[in-house]
Amino acid sequence: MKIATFNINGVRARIETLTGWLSEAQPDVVVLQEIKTQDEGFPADPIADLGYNIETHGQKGFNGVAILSKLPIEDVMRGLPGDDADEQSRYIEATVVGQRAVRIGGLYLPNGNPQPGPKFDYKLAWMKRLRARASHLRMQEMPTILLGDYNVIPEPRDAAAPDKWVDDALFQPESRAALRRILNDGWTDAIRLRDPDNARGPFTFWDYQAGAWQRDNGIRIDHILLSPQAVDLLIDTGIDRDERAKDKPSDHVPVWVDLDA
DNA sequence: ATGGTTGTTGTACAA
Repeated sequence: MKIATFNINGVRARIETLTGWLSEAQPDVVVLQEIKTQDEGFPADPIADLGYNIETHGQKGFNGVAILSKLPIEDVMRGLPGDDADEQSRYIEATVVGQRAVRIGGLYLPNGNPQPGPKFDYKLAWMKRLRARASHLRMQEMPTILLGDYNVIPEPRDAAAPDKWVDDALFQPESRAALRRILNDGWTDAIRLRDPDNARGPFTFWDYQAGAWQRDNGIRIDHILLSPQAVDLLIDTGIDRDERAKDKPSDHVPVWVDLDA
């Protein structure tokens, strides 16, 4: 079961970017972030034509997440538990049934800039809620993966120029510690597992500005966290870096795992 | 060097 995350940066503006990648990469399951549309505006037809079931959790103008799956989708949950007043569409969770059932949480973690300030406070509060949800899921002892745009640079080597990020919410000690707490609870960073000793990179995001892609001035903020039961099923991981060089790219590229499930 | 780009919405904002 090939499961991917892709921050598409506007699914209506980039529907051909998305369908082109889906046709080429043939993922079984995809979680999307920043669809930037309400559910009724989601361009479902060209995606359904490629064989995908679709569940969306949209929002007007900003944010918005979705799950696409060639396999049946069950028990969909929209929104991250823990704050009934939170109206931002940043989390969708569902079970996908292949040879075995896998629980999948797709997330778009708050950016948090500028920091300090209310947006950074919201980011840290959201990460506390995510940790609680992750612990609940882990205790179910089912193969589970939590993947998406985490908006956290875990370590200096996850940025081409870490000194440029020291004042940014993505690289604050509090943001990094909150992610590390979740990992220390028993989750595995699937991409880092592949090359644990890499001195620099790999990256998943390159800004549109200042020739960041051409200079390979990237960061790694799109992550795939595996529960212990999912780690046992891991076959392969990848970053579809070439997507960033194509026409009308997102500023993020797809990141994926292949599970024996 | 406080630059540079993109999508959505509305002529600003979030990223």
